[in-house]
Amino acid sequence: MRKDTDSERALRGSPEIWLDAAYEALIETGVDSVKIMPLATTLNLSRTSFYWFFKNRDELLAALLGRWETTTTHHLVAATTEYAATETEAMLNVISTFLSDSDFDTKLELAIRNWAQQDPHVQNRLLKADQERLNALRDMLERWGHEPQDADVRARTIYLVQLGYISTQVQEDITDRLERFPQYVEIYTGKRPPIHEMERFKARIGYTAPPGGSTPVT
Amino acid sequence: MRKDTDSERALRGSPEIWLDAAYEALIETGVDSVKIMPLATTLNLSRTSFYWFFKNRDELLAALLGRWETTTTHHLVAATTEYAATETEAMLNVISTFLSDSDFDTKLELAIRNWAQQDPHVQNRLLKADQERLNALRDMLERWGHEPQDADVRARTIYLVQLGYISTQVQEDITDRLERFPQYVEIYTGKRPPIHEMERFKARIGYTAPPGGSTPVT
DNA sequence: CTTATTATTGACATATGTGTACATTGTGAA
DNA sequence: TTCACAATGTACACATATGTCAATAATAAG
Repeated sequence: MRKDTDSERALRGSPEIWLDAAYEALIETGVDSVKIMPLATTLNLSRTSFYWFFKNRDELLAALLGRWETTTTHHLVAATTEYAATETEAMLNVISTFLSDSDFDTKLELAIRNWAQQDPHVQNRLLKADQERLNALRDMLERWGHEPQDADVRARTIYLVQLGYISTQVQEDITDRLERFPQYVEIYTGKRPPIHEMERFKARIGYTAPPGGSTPVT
Repeated sequence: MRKDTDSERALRGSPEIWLDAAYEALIETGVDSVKIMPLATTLNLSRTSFYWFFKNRDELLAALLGRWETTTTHHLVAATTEYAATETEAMLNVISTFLSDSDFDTKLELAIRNWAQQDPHVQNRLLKADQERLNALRDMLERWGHEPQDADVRARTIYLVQLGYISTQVQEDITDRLERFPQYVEIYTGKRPPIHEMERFKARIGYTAPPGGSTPVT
């Protein structure tokens, strides 16, 4: 009964447990609240136990930065090169990435942007991420026939609207947001998505008005 | 010569001097760096001297919040009701407010948004500011003939793009940005601003390509 | 059972922050 | 010059954070 190694274990400490707690603190109240002492309290562990898993606080913060880089930029860039039959569908692919917490962790993104404010090193990595994401969006629009300057401005609009949305932290009802998407797509691309594309989009983001089996947005 | 009571004063400390230092700390590295001890060091004053002007740290933070509210929302709302002959000109009025540091303190805005992240009271006041600004923009667009839902989406686009821009903290060359504005206006309003409106806009934001007398952006 | 490894803990040293009490300095007015 | 008050500074009490070290506990393997 005590044989199964991991599932029942609950051995007290591990790097993951500390990292997860740090992540929670980061997205809730910012870097400055990622402190060993409070984390130890919430984890019900001795503060000094932390130093068995991490060299020091900086190492913990570096791990948080790493987690961010693997959960935002990469997925977005991938979405811009995903298959799409039309430009409006391509745009809906991008939007659904922004909507999916597993593809794009907006809370973490916001916390990192705040953090960058007070740490030049983070600022630097963020700048590179911004450029990479903007380039991916601009390239996509150019592939759909937009002139370079037009593609550039539209890419910025898409990206900055998303950053603005993240920054307001609004928790709108998904139904309300859904109603606005066709218009957003039209503003971004100049074209309105046909109904069947919107239907596919709704299915993808797991939107089910009547009862249905799909998993809701996590 | 020493008679005039206030103007010559300039004794070392004053509420203003502490508030200014706090403001600098806030926009540079966030609320958590607004600490009496470091401020005293940079001001070359004794730490405890602070308590002669302010009851405690909280009172200082409250003063910072006050400064923010008087330097962002009000000017923006005013810009949306400013005189304009055309819709595109009205939009350029709004854009120039966003561009002017004296009308809209973007650094302070960003710092406050960060702060809100870790303080529910600030969060609350920010939420109200967001709504007030969005309403003002939406009303303006409706006055220029946009349907309610269209006006709503366009207002959000304008506002969120600006928040996104603030959040990226890009310091673009003003010339580069200027080239994009007509397209932004077109995306926001559906109409492209005529050349003479752009000229007036350039003059207003103090842009002078060749030598000229206007004051540059502060 | 013994031993090595993995993990936890308390004691200590040190740094930085807040806020209070009280003594001291500088200045204009009586 | 003396007095009152505005402003500053010193000393203290207290709280919270980081990080090191050596003692210990728990677990797995031999």
